[in-house]
Amino acid sequence: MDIRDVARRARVSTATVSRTVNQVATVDAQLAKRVWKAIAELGYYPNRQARALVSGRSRVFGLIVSEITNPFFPEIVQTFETLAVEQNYEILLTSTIHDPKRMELAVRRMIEGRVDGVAILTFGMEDELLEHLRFRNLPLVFVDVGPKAPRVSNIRVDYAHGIRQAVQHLAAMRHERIGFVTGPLRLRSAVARRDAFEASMREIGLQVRPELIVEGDHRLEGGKLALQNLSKLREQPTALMCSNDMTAIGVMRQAFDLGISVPQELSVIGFDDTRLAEFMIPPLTTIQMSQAELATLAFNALLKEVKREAPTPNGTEFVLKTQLILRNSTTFPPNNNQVRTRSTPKRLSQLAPEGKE
Amino acid sequence: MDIRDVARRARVSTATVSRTVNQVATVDAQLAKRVWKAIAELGYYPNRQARALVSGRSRVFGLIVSEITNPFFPEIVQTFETLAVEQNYEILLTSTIHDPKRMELAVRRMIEGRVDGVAILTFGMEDELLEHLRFRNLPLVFVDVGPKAPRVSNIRVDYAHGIRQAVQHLAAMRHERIGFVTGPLRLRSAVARRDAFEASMREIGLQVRPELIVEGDHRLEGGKLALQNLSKLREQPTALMCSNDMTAIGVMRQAFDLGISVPQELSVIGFDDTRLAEFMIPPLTTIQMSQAELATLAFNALLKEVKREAPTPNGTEFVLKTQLILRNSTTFPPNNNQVRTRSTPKRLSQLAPEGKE
DNA sequence: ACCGCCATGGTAAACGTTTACTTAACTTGC
DNA sequence: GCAAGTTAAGTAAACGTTTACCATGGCGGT
Repeated sequence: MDIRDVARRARVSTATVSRTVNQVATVDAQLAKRVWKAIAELGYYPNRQARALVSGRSRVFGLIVSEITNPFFPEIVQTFETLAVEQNYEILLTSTIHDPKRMELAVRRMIEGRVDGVAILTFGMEDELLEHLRFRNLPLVFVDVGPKAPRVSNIRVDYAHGIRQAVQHLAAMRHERIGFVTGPLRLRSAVARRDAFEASMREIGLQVRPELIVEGDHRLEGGKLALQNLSKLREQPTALMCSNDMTAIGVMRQAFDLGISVPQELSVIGFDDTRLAEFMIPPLTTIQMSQAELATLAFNALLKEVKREAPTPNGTEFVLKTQLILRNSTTFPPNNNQVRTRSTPKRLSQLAPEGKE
Repeated sequence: MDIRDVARRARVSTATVSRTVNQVATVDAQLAKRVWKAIAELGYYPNRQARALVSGRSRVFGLIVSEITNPFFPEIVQTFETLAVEQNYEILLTSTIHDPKRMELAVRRMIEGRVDGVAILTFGMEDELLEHLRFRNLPLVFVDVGPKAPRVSNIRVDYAHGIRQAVQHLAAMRHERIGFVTGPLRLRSAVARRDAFEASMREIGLQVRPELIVEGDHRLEGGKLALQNLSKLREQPTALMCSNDMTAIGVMRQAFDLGISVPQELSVIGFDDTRLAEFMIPPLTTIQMSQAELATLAFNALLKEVKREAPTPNGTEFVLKTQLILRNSTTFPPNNNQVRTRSTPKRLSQLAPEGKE
């Protein structure tokens, strides 16, 4: 059942059916009605592939994220999808899990799918592979690291602002031993966040202590491990900032295991303001980076670039602000700011009966 | 740059290029080499739409989930994607957010995209719309509620098992006032879980108290609200089972706000065994339903059905087991099992300096 | 030496649309 | 009343592949 069946039944040409469906040019109201009737009766749905083939636009945007499993991204996907559907676009989603192999595959998939543009939200894991995309002169959106080039937009995240707020917040409470759990440092965004942290510390006149800066992986495990290592230090931090919320959650969990109470003994600050942050115990103070806004920026940049025929020569820059959201995972440092040394781990409180049943 | 350019450059016909690329039939090693060389030199990537159009298979599977924002689903998407890519399939993902409008759109998108099959992981939100898909004789996978029909597979989840384990676990600790926060009751899976709970209670000889069964929404907010309402009761539950992990997290958060300590004053059990469960404070005891297994079951069912020409007459049934995972959010009821009445809310412990900076 | 078969590779039709071009029928201005 | 312009609808080519069918040549069996 294709457009010709519809044409036959409505006693018009396929061109007319096409024009009716696409609401392009004026087609006589009478005819249009006949066409729509035929469409309804036959249950006709246009074939996207055929459309794409002949029109040269697939109406698909690629969306490459680094890890769909990180709650930061589903939110983005959700709003990206909403926007896309409104404009009759589809999404070719790919989650690279920080794996170069998958990144390579992703690029290939995008090209074979002849997407009309791609948003690369991997926060700095891009590499030469992406030259394949550039080479195709596709509209592209990067975050943090895009080159100034025709048809590529770049969303610069203003990490400094939120991070400075956070450091000031901690400093105002007289924290001095402030640690930082970074993301994976091959990600440029992770480096950028750490650098912003160090800069803020110096700016305020606090000493940055290298031993209090440890690398995480933007996952729960990384946060857990980080505090595990940190807790072996003789002089422990009184506050810990994290490169994302997952890390912070991992940290809090490890604190729980070690019997370190948050925030009384250790203040924790996250990054992202994931939906979950508010629901942690205690509710997580974190630096907001709006997922909805990021997705909207990315989508609109793509859409705009697709529509214009003369490519913007030097690309476009957007900036996404960040902002501290105060909740309850921070407070004054313990013991009137005296150094806390390692405490003996508290045992887990629970002692349920053994066995599965 | 298309297949003809490659053919020209390799001095062969397009048919030969096609055959080389698809590794179908035997093509002379010499020629094949020339072809691959030409492909590499030109940077040729086959056009998926053209392929789909002529071959009649799009190599795309639809994946409809109810809410990508619920951590249960990203995990599924991830493994579904991995499997798909391995088989050179793409995914057409859609998150319906429990919205009939979006469901309708989703179905239309699937049809226009001429997907080769679709997995509907909305856990019982299906309605007549899906008849449009059935009508197209597509391979389909449902969970819980699929009809016995040609080309449709059905994944039946054995809720009873895990839920019975949980109830027994609670009963073994002498809990009696056990509550349940359901999912949205228009979802058949939510009803199924509640029913399984009630059945287990009776089976064990515990009284099911209607006032302790409240409807949630499978979201954080629902859990929070549920406990908020429950806490107004004169006689409160000593244990609360939840229809999914998000709900449980919401419950724990509200417990925190009310100064009810988990598990000492209230035992909580979740459902799904989301990655997050282990990282909650306290670590959440929950009923596992393997996301990876579910995704694998769904994908393979689709793939198998696509490959066979004679449709399985009555569809196929799979069953997915559930299982209690013990962690630390449950313990013995307080006060030696005496009824606890409403306690006065504890204040939040945190008192950070006001102001953003 | 000839026939038939197999292996290999080419030719061209087909997939379901969009759209440039053409045609037909009106309208308008003189 | 007619040329020119405008509008609506139809005709057919094109998009980039796959694949059914056909052609060619080499080889083995008799």
